[in-house]
Amino acid sequence: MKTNTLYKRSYNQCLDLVATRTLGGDLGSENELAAALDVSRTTVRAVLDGLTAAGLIGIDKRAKRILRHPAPTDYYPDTETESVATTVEKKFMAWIQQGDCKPGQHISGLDLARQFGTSNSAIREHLNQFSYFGLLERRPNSRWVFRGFTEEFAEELTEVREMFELRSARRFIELDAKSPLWQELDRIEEQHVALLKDIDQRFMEFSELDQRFHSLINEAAPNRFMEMFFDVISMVFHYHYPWNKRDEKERNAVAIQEHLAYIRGLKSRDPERMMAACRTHLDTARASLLRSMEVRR
Amino acid sequence: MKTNTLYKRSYNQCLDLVATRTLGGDLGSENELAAALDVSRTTVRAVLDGLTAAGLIGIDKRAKRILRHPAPTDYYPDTETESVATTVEKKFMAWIQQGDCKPGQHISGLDLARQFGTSNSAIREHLNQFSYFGLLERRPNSRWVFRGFTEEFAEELTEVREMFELRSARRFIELDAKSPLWQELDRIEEQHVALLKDIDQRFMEFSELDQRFHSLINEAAPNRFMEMFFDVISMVFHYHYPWNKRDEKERNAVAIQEHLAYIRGLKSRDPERMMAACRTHLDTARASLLRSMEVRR
DNA sequence: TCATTGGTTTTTTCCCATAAAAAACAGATT
DNA sequence: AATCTGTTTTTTATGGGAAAAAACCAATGA
Repeated sequence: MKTNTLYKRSYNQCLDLVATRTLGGDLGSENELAAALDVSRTTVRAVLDGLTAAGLIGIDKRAKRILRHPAPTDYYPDTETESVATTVEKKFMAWIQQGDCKPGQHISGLDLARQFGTSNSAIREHLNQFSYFGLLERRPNSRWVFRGFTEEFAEELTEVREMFELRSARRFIELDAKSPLWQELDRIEEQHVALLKDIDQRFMEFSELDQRFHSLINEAAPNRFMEMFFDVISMVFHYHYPWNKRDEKERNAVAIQEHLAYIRGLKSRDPERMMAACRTHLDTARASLLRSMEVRR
Repeated sequence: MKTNTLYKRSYNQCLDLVATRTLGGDLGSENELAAALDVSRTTVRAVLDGLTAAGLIGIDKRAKRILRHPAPTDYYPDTETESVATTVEKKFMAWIQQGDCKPGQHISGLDLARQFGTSNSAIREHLNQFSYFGLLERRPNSRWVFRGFTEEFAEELTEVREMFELRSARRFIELDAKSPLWQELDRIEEQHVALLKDIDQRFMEFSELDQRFHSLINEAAPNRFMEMFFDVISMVFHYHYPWNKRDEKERNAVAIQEHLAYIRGLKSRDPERMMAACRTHLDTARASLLRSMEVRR
């Protein structure tokens, strides 16, 4: 049966909201809350019932008066606020990381279901989705085959990645000078500079900045297929992030420098210069990915 | 519950096999049959039981003697030999083609399940897969949204398609002269010539030849992501094939000519010449796709 | 000795049931 | 009139189970 994790998540969010308001104040209409929490009114009403039952609010005609502020014990634990699909995704990633998943290895959905404590339907759905990352193969009536996080995979991935990146960058410099993306680029440049200054402490923050930067480039000329492919890249980075800690600080520092050169190339609007900087960065990224693959073996 | 369509399909295939053998002859071992039908021995055994029960074969120790040849009534009807997944796929395609699926329209999985006479799980699985074609969007806990077979879609599709095709073609001419792909190219060239000669009668056969040709180009340097993308293209062609009948013969004739020029370009191994021919073909394809989109509106 | 066959155990495919959540509808309130 | 709330209808998410198919293992016979 469907879990009520959304309810619990919304309930927790609502508690946060209550905490910001003064006692005796009104919480607003159901519609307003639904918009604020980004859920349906049905869920809001369930939450309101819950809040009332917990004595946090009192409903008086149409007013929802705040009776007391929430205590930490009022919150649902985080473990209960994530959907089965999300749980499966996380567990599967963790499983793949530590489990010795060799190329060609079979994966039993049933077995995973047992290990993860979920139904095979949930696993099946996830494996189906995951197969679009090119790491998993499914043949009808047969078992799942893990194709492996191999050099071949990395080569194929980077090849497409480079094509897409170069194309988007080329489109970016053709952008109108008034485009808001230029300002966004300025902001991201500043963040790069700031991060570089403090690289010793904050080098782990690069990963997120990296994604934001590349997805900004893609926005120059949106293409759903490239966006979908970008998800694959994000997954890979998430995936091999943990066993790629060696020299992480140094690698990230280099990457930031390269990004900055790349950004300057974009801002110069000089194709030659931009392409050169972009290529340099892509080459480093490819080499770094391939090297991490060797480590793995 | 799981359907036994594979069994029935295999049974029919086995009947074909029986028909080619002489009465009293042996059908071979279970393993041989399994390999021939590309199914597991379990299924083969079920089929053999079926054949025995129908009096087609008699099992005598290890020999499976053919007692009589199959009659048309021995076969299972075609409708019973396709898996639920395949049925759903076909019905969904048909539904999308004639149903007025406008961009932004919501799709109810439950409703489709009722219409198609299948379970909602089967529909759900298919919609999930279909969403990777970029025509369908899904947000958690929310409805499916048909993004629409719009010009935007066509633009984004062709952009990627052209990048991939040009890249593969460039790799193709770098292929070693001894590569078997060159012979394959020769064969496909001949088939183009043959088809062109008989274009009046056989113009519908072009679609399949087209796919074979482009997938051969891709084989020069296999890339799983490009292959996956190729599936999207195939789907689109299948999808808009029926309402694209206008001038089909003429369009196909032109396409064959362009293919031939493209093939000559490849064989010349002259990048300039090949790229020019390839671009010409891609431009025509893009224009033709966009035009069919206008018709639709 | 080794391919072949007979049982047994997993695994996948598929439908059904049901709680949760969204959406639609309708009446009430400001 | 427009917003808000109460109620009903749809739709999605997820577990569970049964049959089919595959995989595995043991026994048999040529």
